[in-house]
Amino acid sequence: MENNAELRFDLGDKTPRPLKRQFSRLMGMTAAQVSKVAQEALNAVGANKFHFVVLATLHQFGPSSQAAIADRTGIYRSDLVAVINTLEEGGYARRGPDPADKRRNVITMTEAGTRRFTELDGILAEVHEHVMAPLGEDEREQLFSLLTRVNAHLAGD
Amino acid sequence: MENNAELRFDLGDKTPRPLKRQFSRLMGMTAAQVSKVAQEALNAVGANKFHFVVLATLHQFGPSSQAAIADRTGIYRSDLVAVINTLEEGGYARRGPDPADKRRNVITMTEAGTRRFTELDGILAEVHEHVMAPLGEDEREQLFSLLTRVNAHLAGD
DNA sequence: ATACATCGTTAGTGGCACTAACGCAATGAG
DNA sequence: CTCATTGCGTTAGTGCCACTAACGATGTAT
Repeated sequence: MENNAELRFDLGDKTPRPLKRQFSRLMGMTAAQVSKVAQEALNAVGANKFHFVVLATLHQFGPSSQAAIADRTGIYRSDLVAVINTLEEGGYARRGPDPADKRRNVITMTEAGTRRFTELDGILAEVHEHVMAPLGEDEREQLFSLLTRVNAHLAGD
Repeated sequence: MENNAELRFDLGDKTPRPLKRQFSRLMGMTAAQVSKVAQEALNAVGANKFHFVVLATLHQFGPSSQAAIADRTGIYRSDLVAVINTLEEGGYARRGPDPADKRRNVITMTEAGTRRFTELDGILAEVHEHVMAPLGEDEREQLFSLLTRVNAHLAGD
């Protein structure tokens, strides 16, 4: 995995002090690092995060409409078209009409898709290990919990 | 400040469980929320984060070349041109030649720039208060510290 | 029959991270 | 003194991604 040195938040004396206390800057830079690590790992096997997200949704909810997948994942319906196209081309999902409602497609995960999901899940577990390596188990849970509360708050709780 | 509900990480039963344990997804969504809150607050006074970053650099280091500012802030030299253009147009900075080296410009903060920096710093302090509202003081320090350690690790420490 | 909403798709827009290349200038080696 | 290399700032892009608008087909309610 490549080095994310250019996204280092604190460059010692080189970084102006007002920037060092900017949580938004810290969040932005660290999220960009984490995103790059995950993206590179997934790209290495010809996947991206949207593939994982859609496969995870099908894995849990079974065959679903595109609108339902978009609703559960936050992926825009317009963007989801291409994601499903590439999953279909890879043999991981099938797109078919919904007999009950001609407006809808039903997206079904294939067995290859199930295996792909497991593969990507494993890759992301490794990414997680790498990203979280400097933290102990309690600290990992703490970080996750604190971020989750901030997220919920900003979402309007 | 607008509601960031569409970036809610955990939608209860609606969110597939594998996504709920993805730290990279949590980081990405929360960073996007925080970024939007900060951006909207800054945009409301005709600024953006790059203005703040450059003014913070000039505030601490005094008159500097564009290359030095780029080096200290991580802003690409090609992108810095427009940031300095708008600071100059706003009367917050002055761009002039360096007598010692004609290759270089020297960017100098004006008094209006100093006031602007103080204004933006105050706005970002309010943003910080809003973002961190659900956490106690210890938790805020903890979150900051944990993220800083992850960032340093991914930067190659 | 009609108005409205849903679904999926296409066709964009704008911002941003990022790179390449250019002209001018400075520096160091030979 | 000449020349190659590097530095500086700018222009001109590229590609990705978050996001929106609009369309045609379809379903529903009145």
